[in-house]
Amino acid sequence: MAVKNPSVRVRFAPSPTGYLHIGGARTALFNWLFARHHQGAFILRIEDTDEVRSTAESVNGILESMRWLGLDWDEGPVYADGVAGLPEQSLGNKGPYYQMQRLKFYQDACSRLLAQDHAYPCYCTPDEVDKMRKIAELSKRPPKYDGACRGLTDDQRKKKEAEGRKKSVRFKTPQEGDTDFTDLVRGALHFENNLLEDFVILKTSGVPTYNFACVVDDHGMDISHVIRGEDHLSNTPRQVLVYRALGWEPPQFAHLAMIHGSDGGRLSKRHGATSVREYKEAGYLPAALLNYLALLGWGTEDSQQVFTPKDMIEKFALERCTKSAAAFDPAKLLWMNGEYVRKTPVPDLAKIARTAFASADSKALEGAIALEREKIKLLTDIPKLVDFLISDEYEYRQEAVDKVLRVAGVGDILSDMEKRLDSLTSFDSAGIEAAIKACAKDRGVKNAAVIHPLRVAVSGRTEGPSLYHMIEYLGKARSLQRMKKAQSLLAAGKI
RNA sequence: GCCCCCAUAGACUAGUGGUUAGGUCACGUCCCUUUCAAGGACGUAGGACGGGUUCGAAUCCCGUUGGGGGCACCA
Repeated sequence: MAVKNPSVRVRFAPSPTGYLHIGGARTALFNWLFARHHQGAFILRIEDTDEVRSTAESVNGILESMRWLGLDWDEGPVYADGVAGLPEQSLGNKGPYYQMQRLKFYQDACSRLLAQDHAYPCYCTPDEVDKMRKIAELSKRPPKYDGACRGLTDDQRKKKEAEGRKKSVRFKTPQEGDTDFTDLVRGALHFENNLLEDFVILKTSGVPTYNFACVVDDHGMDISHVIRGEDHLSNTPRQVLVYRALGWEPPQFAHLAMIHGSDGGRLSKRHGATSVREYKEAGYLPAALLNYLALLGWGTEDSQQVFTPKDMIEKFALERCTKSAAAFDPAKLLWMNGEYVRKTPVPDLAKIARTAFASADSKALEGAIALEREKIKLLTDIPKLVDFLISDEYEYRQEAVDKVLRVAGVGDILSDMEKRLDSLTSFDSAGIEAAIKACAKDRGVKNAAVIHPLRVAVSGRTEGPSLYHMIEYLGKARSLQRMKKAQSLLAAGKI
């Protein structure tokens, strides 16, 4: 999609420490919708600064899910054949788009901060810092780093270094004043600086921490709007402070309400599937998942439920995003998927179901799916829904046989129907319907007395598609064969 | 513990001072119908609580309660 509005640039910045989570997908979607709505750029940045948990497999998995969902990015890693491309092959000219490839930018910004006395080297060990926090907590003060290295003289620093202590860099958080900013979904926000500690911006490894890398990159990539989860709300004042120290204008911020599980807690494994990939495997359509996710934290004035992508892009607005957390409701997602399945052309569904019916004829598969389509909720439902139509080796459900077939007079009715169907010249649903009704009339029974046994004989079950259409689909030969088989199995006591 | 955010039915939401509080999922009844679905109609169910402001409050303000998020050399 062409980027026509260079002043709108948003990004989705996952950390590759696992699969793409439902919450992450929602964040990505809202960023994508915003970018497409304004014809701006949607950028994908990989935040792989967690040196122990980041993996290449996660990058691939996330990109795969993004691709599957149809959330295409204008700038970011290349992804082809299931593998993310090399950093230097990235799309876009503000790269690289992997943070570990951007260390120089962070180090440069850090040097500036150090030179301008907005940051200082810290030689404390993790244990020492832990201790400080505990002491502060015991004296009922906020558990902050106490600034032990804040006022070190050059001599003292040299001494620490001579001791072989490792050096990290901390941001010199102002100890007074407030940090205010406007959030596009929440309005004016206010934080007191003295509650914030001097946080680490560069680890001893030379790798930046999140709050620092994020600022350097959002600025470096000309990000205009930072749209992310509410879990980042309290990180924002820290970041705003860094922007100011560097003399940069912060972007606009929009914090999206969280997605919860049915019990109001954080969405986790015990609520069911949490990764996009699991939904793909469970038989959900990407468009349905996206549509459902869009409804979590955003709504139109008329509470529209189902959107085409174009419609959704047109109507999306940050001002219409909800401030309160939303519970993820699997039942509504399932309904949504059914909506999308019913709108999916039968040949497309047949293509999807192909693998389960490798030997079936395309026409036969499509016909079977057409008969059962409105019952499909998940794509994975298809095999068990159409199997008895494709294969003649279907099961006779005991309950159906006992209740409908093993009834006095049914044998005569079926024999009669065999003759009537056999003699039909135009074997279509209308002709079949007429034959059935004629049979019932001639025998002085209700239509249902013919229909139900016929259905069970021909399908082994009491529920299924319209009988007339089902018999038409099976054709004369197969229908008669099925009727005969049911009768002989019944006579032989095999069912 | 401290800071921040949030609060309409079981769930998602509409509504921004005057509405019979609307829509969707789920649930229930009915209709359609050869069954199961799908579809249609109807229904049960809602502004956490307490104070203000106002002729009038779901809507504005304060407090309480509840829920969530954050307080890392994780992001």
